[in-house]
Amino acid sequence: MVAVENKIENDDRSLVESAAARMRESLIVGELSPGQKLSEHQVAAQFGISRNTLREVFRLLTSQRLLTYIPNRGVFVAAPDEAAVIDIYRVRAVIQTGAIRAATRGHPALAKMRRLSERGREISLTGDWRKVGTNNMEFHRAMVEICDSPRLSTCFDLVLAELRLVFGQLEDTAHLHEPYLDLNASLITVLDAGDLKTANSQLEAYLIKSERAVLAALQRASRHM
Amino acid sequence: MVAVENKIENDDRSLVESAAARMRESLIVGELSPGQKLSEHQVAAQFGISRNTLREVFRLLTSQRLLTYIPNRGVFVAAPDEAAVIDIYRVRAVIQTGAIRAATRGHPALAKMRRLSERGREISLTGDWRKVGTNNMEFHRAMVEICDSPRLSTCFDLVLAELRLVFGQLEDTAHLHEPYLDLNASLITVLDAGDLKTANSQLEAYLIKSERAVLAALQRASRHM
DNA sequence: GCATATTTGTCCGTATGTATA
DNA sequence: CTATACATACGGACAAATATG
Repeated sequence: MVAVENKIENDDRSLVESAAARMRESLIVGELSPGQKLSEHQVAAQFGISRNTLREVFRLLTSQRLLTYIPNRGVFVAAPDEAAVIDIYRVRAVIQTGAIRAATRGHPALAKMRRLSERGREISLTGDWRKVGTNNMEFHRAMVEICDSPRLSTCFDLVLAELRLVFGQLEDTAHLHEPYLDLNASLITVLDAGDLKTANSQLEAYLIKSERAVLAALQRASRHM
Repeated sequence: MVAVENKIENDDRSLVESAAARMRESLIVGELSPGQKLSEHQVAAQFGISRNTLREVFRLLTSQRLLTYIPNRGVFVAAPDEAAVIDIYRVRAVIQTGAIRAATRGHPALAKMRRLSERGREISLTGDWRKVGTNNMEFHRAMVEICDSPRLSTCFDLVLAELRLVFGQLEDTAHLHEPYLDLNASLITVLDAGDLKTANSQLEAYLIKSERAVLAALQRASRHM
C-alpha cells in the first residue's frame, strides 16, 4: 500500500522525530490519500515502531495540520478543502507581503531567491514538474526568510506543507507551477532594484493567480470522485 | 511546588488534551519557572496520568514552543530570551499590520475590540494588572480576527502564549499594560473611521513601545539572577 | 436493534542507552 | 570511573468506544 522501506540515515534524531519526518515526507509527496484512515496497529507495524511512539508522532503531525484527530476514531490524513486553500493563501498574503516590506537590498535571502529562480528554469527544461513545484516552494520560502524571523518561517512552512498536501490530491501539477517561472524572475529583479511597491503588486498578482488555479484544480478533482 | 488539584470539568476532552490544557495554563500564569526541568515521573504523578500519556502532552506543548526538548535529557519549561522577544514582536508586526490592512468597517472583530477596550478600562480601575494584561492580549487577539483566518489566529495565539511565558518571568506586570489602554481606545476609533494609515502607524508605535518595555524588564530580571 | 469484533485510550512493567554526581 | 538516575522505547494488558455483521 505504502512504501516505508526508506531507512535513509535518520539516526541522529530521536525515533519519534525521524518517524515523524518519514511520515511527513510520505504525506507531502502524496503517497497517502487525504481522508485515509491511519490505523495505529498497522502504521506502527509498517514503520517498525511501537504504538506508544507512533501516537507521539501522530500528535506532532496533527499539530502541524497534516493529520486530523477524531476522538475515539483515530487519525486520518488531512484533507484540506476549499476553505483551507483560501485560508492558506490568506496567510501567505499577510506573511509574504510583510516579507517584501522588510526587504533590504543585499539581503542574503534575495541572493538565495535569485539562485532558486534560475535553478527553477533549468529544472523546467527537464520537464520534471514535481521538482519545479518543490523549487517554487523553496523560492517563496526564501522570500519569507527576508523577515529573519524563525517563527514566521516555521508558520509559513506549515501552510506550505499543507499546500503540498493539496497538490498531492491533484494529478496535473504541471501547469500549476510552470507559468510562475517568469513571475518569480521578474520579482527578484524588481526587489533587487528596491522597488517594493511593484514587488508587492506582482506578488499579489501571483498569489491570486495561483490560488485560483489551485482552487479550480481542487474542484475538478473533487468532481471526479 | 505546583498546584495541580484543579480537576475543573475537563472530562469532555481526551486525557492528553485536558492535561495539556492544564499544563498550558500552569505555564502561562507562571506557576512554573522558565528553564525548569520537568521530570516525566514526577509530573506524571502530579497530574495523575501515565508517562506515556504525558509524553504526548509534552510533544504537543513543545510544538507550541512552551516547552523545550533536549534529547536524552528531557523537557524543560521554555525560557524565551531577548532574541525570542524580538522575534515575537516581528511576527506581531507582520500579522497585525496585515490585520489592519484587511480591516473593513463594520467587521464583527472591531466591535469585539471596542468591547474589550472598554472592559480594559473598567478592570484597570480595580488595579488587577494581571487581568488588564489578559484583557490586552484578548484585544490584540480580536484584532487578528479581522483577517478571518483561523491559521493566522492560531499562529498569533502561539506567539501570544509565548509572550505570556515571558511575563511570567517578570514581577511587575503593572506598568507593562497600563499605558496601552489609551492607545487601544484610540486605535479602534481610528479603525472605525476607516483610517487604516493612521491605525497602522499607531499600531507600530504600540508594538515598538511594548517591545522595548518587555525587553527592558527582561534584562532587569535576568540581571537579578 | 443486538451481539461481536475491532480499535482507540490509557496504563504498567521493563530493558537499554545516556547523562550526571 | 563507577554508580545512580532518568529518558527512550518497547510490548502487553484492559476498559471503553466504535464499527461490523
